[in-house]
Amino acid sequence: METRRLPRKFYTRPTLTVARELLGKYLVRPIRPRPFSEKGGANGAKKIVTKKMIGKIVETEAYIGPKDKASHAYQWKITPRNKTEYLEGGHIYIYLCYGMYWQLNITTAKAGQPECVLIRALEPLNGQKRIKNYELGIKKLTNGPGKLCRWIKLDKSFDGEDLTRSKRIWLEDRSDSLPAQIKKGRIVAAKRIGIDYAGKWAKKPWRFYLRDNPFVSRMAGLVIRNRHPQRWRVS
DNA sequence: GTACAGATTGAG
DNA sequence: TCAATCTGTACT
Repeated sequence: METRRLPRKFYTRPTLTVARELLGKYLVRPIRPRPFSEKGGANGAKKIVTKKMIGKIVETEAYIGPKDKASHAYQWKITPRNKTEYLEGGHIYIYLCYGMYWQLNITTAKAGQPECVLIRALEPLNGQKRIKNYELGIKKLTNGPGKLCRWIKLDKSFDGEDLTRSKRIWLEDRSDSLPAQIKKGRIVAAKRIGIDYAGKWAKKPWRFYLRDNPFVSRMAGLVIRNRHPQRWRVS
């Protein structure tokens, strides 16, 4: 199977395009569980086991500052918290919400343009064969923006991380597993979640998810058919 | 220093 | 539907 890390040019396009095309891409996160000890042999040497967490992105939301009132960068607002949102496309902007949940965002467009895509849900691949009640058990760990960050162990230390170069997190295409939903050219566009304070911007259909995917956080929206499915192919 | 909102979640 | 939870942010 071939894999390809998404290049810079994938991210530096219009945010709505990136938000739609991120559906079906794979988020890869090698994790080294805290110095994990295993009996390594007669001398008792310790062995470090690296685990690779992988999830297919199935739900996203676009935030297009500075015009978007729901964006942290509305009207060019810039603070210590959201400054990484201004980085060139392909970087991570991560922040803490409600005092306890990290929110993973991927910057888009060119440097200085505060636009990003919130990753809201993943279809986890790791552990697929080991967990019997796979869908019900794993679904609950990644079907929300706060939960998926907990699952792949992200925190403030990832703020500003470059997805095109990082060794601890990146996005990739896979040649052997094109998402059927995308091949069929079907995604759903819906209102974004939790931003009712944003007036007319709250009504924009800037949330995207794979139709009928069981890992999506909340299903509701308008099904849109892609007239140019070839543009949304994963590889 | 103090007040307060919030791109959520999980229980009911 | 509703409230727990707590950091960052803005303001005094």
